[in-house]
Amino acid sequence: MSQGGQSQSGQSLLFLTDEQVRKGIVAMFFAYRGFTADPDRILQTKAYGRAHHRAVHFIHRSPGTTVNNLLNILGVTKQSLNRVLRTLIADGLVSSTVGRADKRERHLHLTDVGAALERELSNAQRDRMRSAYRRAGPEAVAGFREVLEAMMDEDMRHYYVAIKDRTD
Amino acid sequence: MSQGGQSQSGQSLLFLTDEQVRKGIVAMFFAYRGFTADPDRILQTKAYGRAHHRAVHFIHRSPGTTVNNLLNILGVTKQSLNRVLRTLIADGLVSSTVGRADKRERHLHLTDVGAALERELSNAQRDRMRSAYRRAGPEAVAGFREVLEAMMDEDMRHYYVAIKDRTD
DNA sequence: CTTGGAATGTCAACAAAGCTGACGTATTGT
DNA sequence: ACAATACGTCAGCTTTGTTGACATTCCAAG
Repeated sequence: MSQGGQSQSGQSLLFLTDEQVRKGIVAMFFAYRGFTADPDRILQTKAYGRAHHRAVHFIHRSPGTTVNNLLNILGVTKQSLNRVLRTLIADGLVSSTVGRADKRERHLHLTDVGAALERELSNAQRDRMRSAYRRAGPEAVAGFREVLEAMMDEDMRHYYVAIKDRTD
Repeated sequence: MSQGGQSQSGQSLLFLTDEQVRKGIVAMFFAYRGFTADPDRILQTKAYGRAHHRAVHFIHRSPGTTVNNLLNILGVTKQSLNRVLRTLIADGLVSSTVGRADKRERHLHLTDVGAALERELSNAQRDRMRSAYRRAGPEAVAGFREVLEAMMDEDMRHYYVAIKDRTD
């Protein structure tokens, strides 16, 4: 919006070629594989899977979140989440405490052990992310985030925009 | 590299905050869900899955490719791919012909029916991609592709860069 | 020319993680 | 009192990944 809107239309026509968009699809596919590769390797050695990683990640991000809350964010059924949560609680990585205000709810927190795993996984994933960011430069990163945000479903975009602007 | 390298270092420190990188991770997770949502919906109505989509996509991209070739691109075991391929061949979406030079190889092509499905899936996925591109603008798209490329594993980056620069 | 190993692809059986459906229990709110 | 909500669980199915065993084909060393 800041620079040269006049050349925009011609450029838009060019850069929206089917083939160009197709290459974006392939890029997305390969990049996502890279994105999950490092945590997957770690998880494999501990009898956990990608589903456990996701749960641990979002419990870390929102300590005290409820099961229902997590369900909406992860976009899976409660049966599927429950299986994962059950093993995490049994193994002492996650604590589930009855809600103070509403006793039907369970509030989820990471234990020290759970936090340690979260850190190990996140470090691996962040390292790759950070090095990709460094390679591409700050401007590319801004564009990267804009396109990703535009690609999300409405609901997830709302959630994402809300966390995005927090400074923590 | 073209503009203002002097503010780069400060900016780099800022934009590489753990929290900033973390938000990129979340963005990647949600965006990939959106990315696959539309084709998944279509596939569900036809008793196919994401794996079929991937196979059909890359056979379309490289007609006559061998099973082994596809294996390396998709990054799965041959047994896993074979199951998908078997149903696609049985349903008449893909043709498998014995190699002329090397009879161990099977060369894969889409039939007309297969090409029709490929188009339907790709159109849905491209529509979302295209609208995300439009929302974000050409510069953002360039950055998007740079970061994705930097995030891939070495091997996939080589393959990607090779197809990326073709004009087709 | 034969023969043994490498490469390619197929079949079988199993595991992870998603899904639906049904049901039980505790708690909340009308 | 009673319907709705939040959570947990059992059973069973699907997709898609895995390993192991095996057949076919090719090639190169003997």
